[in-house]
Amino acid sequence: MPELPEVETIVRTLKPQVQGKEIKKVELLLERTLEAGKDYLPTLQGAIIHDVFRRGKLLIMGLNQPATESFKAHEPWLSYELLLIFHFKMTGRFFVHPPGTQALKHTRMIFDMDDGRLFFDDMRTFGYCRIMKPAELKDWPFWSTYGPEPLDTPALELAKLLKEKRTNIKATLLDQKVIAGIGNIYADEALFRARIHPEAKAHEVQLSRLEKLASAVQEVLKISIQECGSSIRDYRDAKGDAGSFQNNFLVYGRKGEKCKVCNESLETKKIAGRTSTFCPHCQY
DNA sequence: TCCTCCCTGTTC
DNA sequence: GAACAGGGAGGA
Repeated sequence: MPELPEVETIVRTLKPQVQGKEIKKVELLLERTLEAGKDYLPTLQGAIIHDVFRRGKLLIMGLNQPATESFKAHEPWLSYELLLIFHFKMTGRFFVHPPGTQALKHTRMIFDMDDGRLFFDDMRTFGYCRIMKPAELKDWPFWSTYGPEPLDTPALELAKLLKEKRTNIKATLLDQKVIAGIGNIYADEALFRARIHPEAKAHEVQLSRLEKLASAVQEVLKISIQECGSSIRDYRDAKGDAGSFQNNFLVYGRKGEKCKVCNESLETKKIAGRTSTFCPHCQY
């Protein structure tokens, strides 16, 4: 569930709790949670968590002092000796517990620091951790094909990327290779705000309408970050707090309820393998 | 390019 | 006791 605004919120709430801390010990409670870099596991001991970043839906910890400052602005993670990369998928979360706290039912990894234990919990076990050197990132297909950051890219540029695809617009928004960080919630909310039907073919939609859609994407992401993300069921930040953007939903999870614009009933349909909620009257 | 599967807890 | 939630890999 954590999409871009939720991961951004996790980064912001986790960073003050781990920055500058030394990793004393790592416990891997579920083998498959560590998707890559098992050989590096022993080298984590004694490493310093220097900084925490986000790229798309990924959270990245930069370990040990930067070797050089030259990359800092654009891709700050490139300057660290080693990286801890996490994908939360649906139910991944972080929480720092007091020393001595026992693993919980869904705890998959524990990072012991001097004054606390960082738990990576994940009920549905789709989330993962990778330990990587920056030089290895280019060989990881998911990373090397990741689309641009929607909040760092002009709306017109995003619109042009959407315009290139022949699939329906919902699938295009969910495709991380086109734009990074958008999931089911923000795709539906942005499509409604731009009044575009989720099944419209991306390349058939006028560029001006796609630009409006890109602006709507940026707007919902920005506002959601301000609201600390959306909490539907499982999402919590690294302090255990829920977000509040769910109060701003115009369509997501509102099947059968009335459209706030035209008063017609909202409908759902499975599109691109996801439940899509939309207004059949306002969106075309 | 689209569909199925992975997984577990909650809701119908 | 089935349907549902859903990001992304992999197969049809």
